Amino acid sequence: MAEKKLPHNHGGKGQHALEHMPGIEESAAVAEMFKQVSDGSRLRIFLFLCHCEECVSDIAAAVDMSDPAVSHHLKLMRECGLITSRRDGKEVYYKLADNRLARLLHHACDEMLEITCPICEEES
Amino acid sequence: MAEKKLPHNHGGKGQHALEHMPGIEESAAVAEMFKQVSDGSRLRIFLFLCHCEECVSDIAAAVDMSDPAVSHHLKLMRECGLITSRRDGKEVYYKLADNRLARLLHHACDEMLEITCPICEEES
DNA sequence: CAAACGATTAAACGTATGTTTAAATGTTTT
DNA sequence: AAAACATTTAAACATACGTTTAATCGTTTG
Repeated sequence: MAEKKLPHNHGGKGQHALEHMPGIEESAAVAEMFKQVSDGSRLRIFLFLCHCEECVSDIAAAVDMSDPAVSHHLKLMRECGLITSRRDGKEVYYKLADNRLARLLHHACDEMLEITCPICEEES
Repeated sequence: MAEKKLPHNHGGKGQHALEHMPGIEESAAVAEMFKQVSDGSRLRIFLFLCHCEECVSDIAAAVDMSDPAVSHHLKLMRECGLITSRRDGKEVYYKLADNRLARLLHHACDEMLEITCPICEEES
Protein backbone atom coordinates (compact mmCIF):
# COMPACT_ATOMS: atom_id res chain seq x y z
CA MET A 1 0.00 0.00 0.00
CA ALA A 2 1.57 3.24 -1.20
CA GLU A 3 1.17 5.62 1.74
CA LYS A 4 0.81 9.33 1.17
CA LYS A 5 3.33 11.79 2.56
CA LEU A 6 2.49 15.17 4.03
CA PRO A 7 3.93 18.11 2.01
CA HIS A 8 5.23 19.94 5.09
CA ASN A 9 7.23 18.10 7.65
CA HIS A 10 7.07 19.65 11.08
CA GLY A 11 8.22 17.24 13.73
CA GLY A 12 4.71 16.38 14.93
CA LYS A 13 2.42 13.39 14.86
CA GLY A 14 0.85 14.27 11.52
CA GLN A 15 2.41 11.47 9.50
CA HIS A 16 1.46 8.89 12.08
CA ALA A 17 -2.08 10.23 12.32
CA LEU A 18 -2.35 10.09 8.55
CA GLU A 19 -1.49 6.42 8.49
CA HIS A 20 -4.29 5.64 10.91
CA MET A 21 -7.02 7.58 9.17
CA PRO A 22 -10.28 5.73 8.47
CA GLY A 23 -11.22 5.22 4.83
CA ILE A 24 -13.54 7.50 2.92
CA GLU A 25 -16.47 5.08 2.80
CA GLU A 26 -16.05 4.29 6.47
CA SER A 27 -16.10 7.98 7.35
CA ALA A 28 -19.11 8.54 5.13
CA ALA A 29 -21.00 5.78 6.93
CA VAL A 30 -20.32 7.34 10.32
CA ALA A 31 -21.17 10.82 9.05
CA GLU A 32 -24.46 9.43 7.75
CA MET A 33 -25.40 8.34 11.25
CA PHE A 34 -24.54 11.69 12.77
CA LYS A 35 -26.55 13.37 10.04
CA GLN A 36 -29.66 11.75 11.48
CA VAL A 37 -29.38 13.83 14.62
CA SER A 38 -27.94 16.91 12.93
CA ASP A 39 -31.34 18.47 12.38
CA GLY A 40 -33.19 19.96 15.34
CA SER A 41 -36.58 18.54 14.39
CA ARG A 42 -35.28 15.05 13.75
CA LEU A 43 -33.25 15.11 16.94
CA ARG A 44 -36.35 15.90 18.97
CA ILE A 45 -38.24 13.04 17.34
CA PHE A 46 -35.33 10.75 18.11
CA LEU A 47 -35.12 11.86 21.73
CA PHE A 48 -38.86 11.42 22.15
CA LEU A 49 -38.64 7.87 20.82
CA CYS A 50 -35.78 7.14 23.20
CA HIS A 51 -38.28 7.09 26.01
CA CYS A 52 -41.49 5.72 24.56
CA GLU A 53 -43.13 3.89 21.73
CA GLU A 54 -45.68 6.08 20.00
CA CYS A 55 -47.81 6.46 16.89
CA VAL A 56 -47.16 9.09 14.24
CA SER A 57 -49.94 11.44 15.32
CA ASP A 58 -48.64 11.56 18.87
CA ILE A 59 -45.06 12.05 17.73
CA ALA A 60 -46.17 14.89 15.49
CA ALA A 61 -48.05 16.51 18.37
CA ALA A 62 -45.12 16.04 20.73
CA VAL A 63 -42.66 17.82 18.47
CA ASP A 64 -45.24 20.21 17.02
CA MET A 65 -44.85 19.30 13.38
CA SER A 66 -47.13 18.15 10.55
CA ASP A 67 -47.75 14.43 10.12
CA PRO A 68 -46.10 14.23 6.68
CA ALA A 69 -42.97 15.99 7.90
CA VAL A 70 -42.69 13.60 10.82
CA SER A 71 -43.38 10.61 8.60
CA HIS A 72 -40.59 11.73 6.33
CA HIS A 73 -38.07 11.92 9.16
CA LEU A 74 -39.22 8.62 10.63
CA LYS A 75 -38.59 6.96 7.31
CA LEU A 76 -35.01 8.26 7.18
CA MET A 77 -34.24 7.05 10.69
CA ARG A 78 -35.84 3.69 10.12
CA GLU A 79 -33.93 3.16 6.88
CA CYS A 80 -30.61 3.50 8.67
CA GLY A 81 -31.60 1.20 11.51
CA LEU A 82 -32.03 3.77 14.23
CA ILE A 83 -35.71 3.11 14.92
CA THR A 84 -38.22 0.36 14.19
CA SER A 85 -41.89 0.44 13.31
CA ARG A 86 -44.82 -1.85 13.96
CA ARG A 87 -48.39 -1.56 12.77
CA ASP A 88 -51.27 -2.12 15.16
CA GLY A 89 -54.64 -1.49 13.54
CA LYS A 90 -54.71 1.92 11.97
CA GLU A 91 -51.69 3.16 13.83
CA VAL A 92 -48.02 2.64 13.17
CA TYR A 93 -45.89 2.70 16.29
CA TYR A 94 -42.26 3.75 16.28
CA LYS A 95 -39.59 3.24 18.90
CA LEU A 96 -35.84 3.19 19.27
CA ALA A 97 -34.18 0.19 17.64
CA ASP A 98 -32.56 -2.32 19.96
CA ASN A 99 -28.95 -2.14 18.81
CA ARG A 100 -25.59 -0.61 19.74
CA LEU A 101 -25.91 2.19 17.22
CA ALA A 102 -29.15 3.55 18.63
CA ARG A 103 -27.93 3.20 22.19
CA LEU A 104 -24.66 4.97 21.42
CA LEU A 105 -26.43 7.84 19.72
CA HIS A 106 -28.93 8.11 22.56
CA HIS A 107 -26.12 8.26 25.08
CA ALA A 108 -24.18 10.81 23.04
CA CYS A 109 -27.27 13.02 22.78
CA ASP A 110 -27.85 12.89 26.52
CA GLU A 111 -24.27 13.88 27.26
CA MET A 112 -24.36 16.61 24.65
CA LEU A 113 -27.55 18.01 26.15
CA GLU A 114 -25.79 18.32 29.49
CA ILE A 115 -22.78 20.05 27.99
CA THR A 116 -24.55 22.48 25.71
CA CYS A 117 -26.98 23.41 28.46
CA PRO A 118 -26.76 27.21 28.86
CA ILE A 119 -26.54 26.85 32.64
CA CYS A 120 -23.35 24.84 32.58
CA GLU A 121 -21.53 27.09 30.18
CA GLU A 122 -18.18 26.90 31.94
CA GLU A 123 -16.01 24.80 29.66
CA SER A 124 -13.75 21.83 30.34
CA MET B 1 -46.65 26.17 32.35
CA ALA B 2 -49.47 24.85 30.18
CA GLU B 3 -48.36 21.35 29.21
CA LYS B 4 -49.43 19.88 25.90
CA LYS B 5 -51.50 16.71 25.71
CA LEU B 6 -51.08 13.95 23.16
CA PRO B 7 -54.12 13.52 20.86
CA HIS B 8 -54.15 9.73 21.14
CA ASN B 9 -53.97 8.11 24.50
CA HIS B 10 -52.57 4.61 24.44
CA GLY B 11 -51.47 3.52 27.86
CA GLY B 12 -47.76 4.07 27.21
CA LYS B 13 -45.05 6.41 28.40
CA GLY B 14 -45.72 9.03 25.73
CA GLN B 15 -47.17 11.68 28.01
CA HIS B 16 -44.35 11.32 30.49
CA ALA B 17 -41.75 11.43 27.74
CA LEU B 18 -43.37 14.56 26.36
CA GLU B 19 -43.03 16.36 29.65
CA HIS B 20 -39.31 15.68 29.73
CA MET B 21 -38.54 16.80 26.21
CA PRO B 22 -35.69 19.30 25.80
CA GLY B 23 -36.62 22.70 24.44
CA ILE B 24 -36.35 23.65 20.78
CA GLU B 25 -33.31 25.93 21.17
CA GLU B 26 -31.59 23.35 23.32
CA SER B 27 -32.17 20.67 20.69
CA ALA B 28 -31.01 22.98 17.94
CA ALA B 29 -27.76 23.64 19.80
CA VAL B 30 -27.06 19.92 20.12
CA ALA B 31 -28.03 19.27 16.51
CA GLU B 32 -25.62 22.01 15.46
CA MET B 33 -22.75 20.13 17.08
CA PHE B 34 -23.67 16.85 15.43
CA LYS B 35 -23.91 18.69 12.13
CA GLN B 36 -20.20 19.35 12.34
CA VAL B 37 -19.44 15.66 11.97
CA SER B 38 -22.36 14.88 9.68
CA ASP B 39 -20.32 15.49 6.55
CA GLY B 40 -17.77 12.89 5.48
CA SER B 41 -15.08 15.40 4.55
CA ARG B 42 -15.42 17.41 7.73
CA LEU B 43 -15.51 14.27 9.83
CA ARG B 44 -12.18 13.16 8.36
CA ILE B 45 -10.63 16.54 9.09
CA PHE B 46 -11.94 16.34 12.63
CA LEU B 47 -10.62 12.82 13.16
CA PHE B 48 -7.23 13.79 11.77
CA LEU B 49 -7.04 16.71 14.21
CA CYS B 50 -7.97 14.40 17.07
CA HIS B 51 -4.49 12.94 16.88
CA CYS B 52 -2.21 15.75 15.81
CA GLU B 53 -1.78 19.47 15.42
CA GLU B 54 -1.20 20.37 11.78
CA CYS B 55 -1.15 23.22 9.30
CA VAL B 56 -3.77 23.69 6.61
CA SER B 57 -1.64 22.37 3.75
CA ASP B 58 -0.97 19.14 5.58
CA ILE B 59 -4.59 18.73 6.59
CA ALA B 60 -5.63 19.26 2.99
CA ALA B 61 -3.12 16.68 1.82
CA ALA B 62 -4.20 14.23 4.50
CA VAL B 63 -7.86 14.32 3.54
CA ASP B 64 -7.19 14.90 -0.16
CA MET B 65 -9.05 18.16 -0.55
CA SER B 66 -8.28 21.66 -1.83
CA ASP B 67 -6.89 24.21 0.62
CA PRO B 68 -9.90 26.56 0.37
CA ALA B 69 -12.36 23.75 0.99
CA VAL B 70 -10.43 22.65 4.06
CA SER B 71 -10.10 26.23 5.28
CA HIS B 72 -13.84 26.61 5.00
CA HIS B 73 -14.54 23.55 7.13
CA LEU B 74 -11.90 24.51 9.68
CA LYS B 75 -13.60 27.84 10.11
CA LEU B 76 -16.95 26.21 10.84
CA MET B 77 -15.48 23.87 13.43
CA ARG B 78 -13.48 26.62 15.08
CA GLU B 79 -16.51 28.89 15.29
CA CYS B 80 -18.40 26.33 17.33
CA GLY B 81 -15.51 25.64 19.66
CA LEU B 82 -14.55 22.21 18.39
CA ILE B 83 -11.01 23.10 17.30
CA THR B 84 -8.52 25.89 17.94
CA SER B 85 -5.98 27.62 15.73
CA ARG B 86 -2.59 29.20 16.31
CA ARG B 87 -0.37 31.01 13.84
CA ASP B 88 3.34 30.23 13.70
CA GLY B 89 5.08 32.13 10.93
CA LYS B 90 3.35 31.56 7.63
CA GLU B 91 1.46 28.55 8.84
CA VAL B 92 -1.71 28.30 10.87
CA TYR B 93 -1.91 25.21 13.01
CA TYR B 94 -5.17 23.58 14.00
CA LYS B 95 -5.89 21.02 16.68
CA LEU B 96 -8.74 19.67 18.75
CA ALA B 97 -10.03 22.11 21.35
CA ASP B 98 -9.43 21.17 24.98
CA ASN B 99 -13.01 20.93 26.25
CA ARG B 100 -15.71 18.38 27.07
CA LEU B 101 -17.56 18.94 23.83
CA ALA B 102 -14.61 18.05 21.61
CA ARG B 103 -13.69 15.07 23.78
CA LEU B 104 -17.24 13.76 23.76
CA LEU B 105 -17.51 14.05 19.99
CA HIS B 106 -14.14 12.39 19.53
CA HIS B 107 -15.20 9.52 21.74
CA ALA B 108 -18.54 9.17 19.97
CA CYS B 109 -16.80 9.07 16.58
CA ASP B 110 -14.42 6.36 17.73
CA GLU B 111 -17.24 4.20 19.02
CA MET B 112 -19.28 4.81 15.90
CA LEU B 113 -16.34 3.79 13.73
CA GLU B 114 -16.18 0.47 15.56
CA ILE B 115 -19.89 -0.17 15.21
CA THR B 116 -20.30 0.82 11.58
CA CYS B 117 -17.21 -1.14 10.62
CA PRO B 118 -18.27 -3.61 7.91
CA ILE B 119 -16.46 -6.44 9.69
CA CYS B 120 -18.52 -6.20 12.86
CA GLU B 121 -21.86 -6.08 11.12
CA GLU B 122 -23.64 -8.36 13.55
CA GLU B 123 -25.93 -6.08 15.48
CA SER B 124 -26.54 -5.61 19.21
C1' DC C 1 -69.02 -1.23 0.70
C1' DA C 2 -68.69 3.31 1.81
C1' DA C 3 -67.06 6.60 5.08
C1' DA C 4 -63.61 7.78 8.47
C1' DC C 5 -59.21 7.63 10.20
C1' DG C 6 -54.14 7.18 10.28
C1' DA C 7 -50.03 7.10 7.74
C1' DT C 8 -47.38 7.60 3.59
C1' DT C 9 -46.07 9.36 -0.91
C1' DA C 10 -45.23 12.86 -4.58
C1' DA C 11 -44.43 17.21 -6.31
C1' DA C 12 -43.01 21.73 -5.50
C1' DC C 13 -40.78 25.18 -3.09
C1' DG C 14 -37.24 27.88 -0.77
C1' DT C 15 -33.13 27.51 1.72
C1' DA C 16 -28.79 25.67 3.14
C1' DT C 17 -24.56 23.28 2.08
C1' DG C 18 -20.08 21.79 0.01
C1' DT C 19 -16.97 22.59 -3.64
C1' DT C 20 -14.55 25.17 -7.16
C1' DT C 21 -12.15 29.06 -9.09
C1' DA C 22 -10.05 33.30 -8.62
C1' DA C 23 -8.74 37.11 -6.00
C1' DA C 24 -7.06 38.95 -1.66
C1' DT C 25 -4.71 38.91 2.83
C1' DG C 26 -0.92 38.13 5.82
C1' DT C 27 3.87 36.48 6.68
C1' DT C 28 8.55 35.56 5.60
C1' DT C 29 12.60 35.61 2.60
C1' DT C 30 15.76 37.52 -0.68
C1' DA D 1 10.26 46.44 -1.42
C1' DA D 2 9.46 42.61 -4.29
C1' DA D 3 8.76 37.79 -4.69
C1' DA D 4 7.29 33.53 -2.70
C1' DC D 5 4.58 31.01 0.30
C1' DA D 6 0.43 29.84 3.33
C1' DT D 7 -4.10 30.82 4.31
C1' DT D 8 -8.44 33.06 3.84
C1' DT D 9 -12.25 35.28 1.48
C1' DA D 10 -15.74 35.99 -2.27
C1' DA D 11 -18.56 34.76 -5.89
C1' DA D 12 -20.69 31.25 -8.36
C1' DC D 13 -22.46 26.91 -8.96
C1' DA D 14 -24.76 22.49 -8.37
C1' DT D 15 -26.69 19.61 -5.13
C1' DA D 16 -28.96 18.24 -0.97
C1' DC D 17 -32.30 19.14 2.57
C1' DG D 18 -36.63 20.19 5.28
C1' DT D 19 -41.24 21.62 4.85
C1' DT D 20 -45.72 22.27 2.76
C1' DT D 21 -49.72 20.92 0.18
C1' DA D 22 -52.47 17.68 -1.95
C1' DA D 23 -53.21 13.19 -3.29
C1' DT D 24 -52.89 8.19 -2.27
C1' DC D 25 -52.70 3.90 0.32
C1' DG D 26 -54.24 0.70 4.32
C1' DT D 27 -57.07 -0.37 7.96
C1' DT D 28 -61.17 -0.22 10.56
C1' DT D 29 -65.91 1.08 11.52
C1' DG D 30 -70.73 2.07 10.52
